[in-house]
Amino acid sequence: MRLAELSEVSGTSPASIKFYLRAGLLQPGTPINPTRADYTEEHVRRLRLIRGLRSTVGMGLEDIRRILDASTGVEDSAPRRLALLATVQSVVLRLDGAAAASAAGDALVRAMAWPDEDSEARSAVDHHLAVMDAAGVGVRPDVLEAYGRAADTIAGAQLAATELQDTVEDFILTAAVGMHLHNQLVLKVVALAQASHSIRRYGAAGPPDATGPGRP
Amino acid sequence: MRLAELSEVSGTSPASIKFYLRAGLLQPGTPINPTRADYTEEHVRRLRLIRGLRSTVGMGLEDIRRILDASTGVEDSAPRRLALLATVQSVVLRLDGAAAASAAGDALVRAMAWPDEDSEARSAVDHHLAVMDAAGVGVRPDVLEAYGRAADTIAGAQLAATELQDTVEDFILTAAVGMHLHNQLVLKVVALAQASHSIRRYGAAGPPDATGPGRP
DNA sequence: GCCCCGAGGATAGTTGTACTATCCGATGTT
DNA sequence: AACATCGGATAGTACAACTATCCTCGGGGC
Repeated sequence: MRLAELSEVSGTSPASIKFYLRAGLLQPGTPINPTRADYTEEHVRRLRLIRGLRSTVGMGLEDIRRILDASTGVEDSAPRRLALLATVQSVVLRLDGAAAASAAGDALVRAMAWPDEDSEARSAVDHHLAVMDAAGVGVRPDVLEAYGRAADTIAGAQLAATELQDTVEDFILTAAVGMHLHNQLVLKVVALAQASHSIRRYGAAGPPDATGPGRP
Repeated sequence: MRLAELSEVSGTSPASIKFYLRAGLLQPGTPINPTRADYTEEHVRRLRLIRGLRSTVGMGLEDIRRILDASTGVEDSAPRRLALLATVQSVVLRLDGAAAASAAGDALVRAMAWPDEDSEARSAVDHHLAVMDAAGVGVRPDVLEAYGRAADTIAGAQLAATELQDTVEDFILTAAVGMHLHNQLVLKVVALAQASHSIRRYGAAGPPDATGPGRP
């Protein structure tokens, strides 16, 4: 298919597609002749993934490239997808440094009966708990355990959902969108809890209409 | 104090301070004469709040302005702080539209024995649950309840922590940073749970070293 | 009284990200 | 053969958050 067609089926402007090509997010189509190139279904899936990660998850192009790079040029097997999931996580979480295992993290892993391995995610949790502690935002064990329980269920559901995807692209998108949406959900549930606690303590708070939200 | 002093105590460049002044995030200092202006402790606190929301929470200047606007020119009372908390939430959560109450949200509120009021946070949760459902990311009641339990504890701790703050600026920063850090924590716990589930199903996954993270 | 250094305000420039518009030569179509 | 079109390259735009430069004026040392 030509670039124009690719543009139509994906709802992306030809200019944007060219931009992604220049950025190396999309492989160039196989050139038929100096003025015509052929794009495949793979390009369509790729492009859909890029747009999904951009608009739904709000990911930057550099992050998208890292994920795309990790998913390119390899056969699509179960172990490969696991590695991919780890990459997606490390990009979403901006993992880079490691941290010493913490007692709290240890307690969490034991309480949830998770196989205690030395994953990046594990050290990310440990590191973050240390950061929160340093910021004076303590995390009580029961809170951590509640998160753990929720996360445990989500992880099962997410893995099941991702297993249903038959293309790598859908696999990645499902994983990333799932993480993103759950993240947003927690924010909102916490906000609701705070609002409810506030009411208990002080009675109903008037909406902040004076200078609050609601402007364009 | 002069602008240069304000710059020093806050660790912000004079140019940036001038920029914030132009943007209306900081009130102008009281002009002593056409070439000298006086800044107060209030300016210091404001500036610290701005920098904290920018660097720690990663908030945009427009969002910061909304919060600042809501906290300006009013006496600092308990009910006022509640309204402020609601504003901070609505900015952090990008609340704007409302949604019909959902059965799942109802169940959550009842399970947690939260005073079921018609807050923005409540409709945000309901709306988001609808969005997740539409995206094919179901949220099981037990997951929602686990989030609820964690959120309940956090809300108590956060409210207690914010009550300790004696300036409005610290109040806001504590609230915003708390929400932000908890949000990050959940992401990481979910990632850890996913990693653990993956291991259970497929055995240890090799780290995605091939094209994975670790680059600058 | 005079000079000059620094303060503060205004204006314009920079960086980074994500596109978007224009130009151009080749080429398939009529 | 005329001509619209395709795809690649280059340059421009929009927005955010700063940053650098200029300009003028006033207070303090001499």
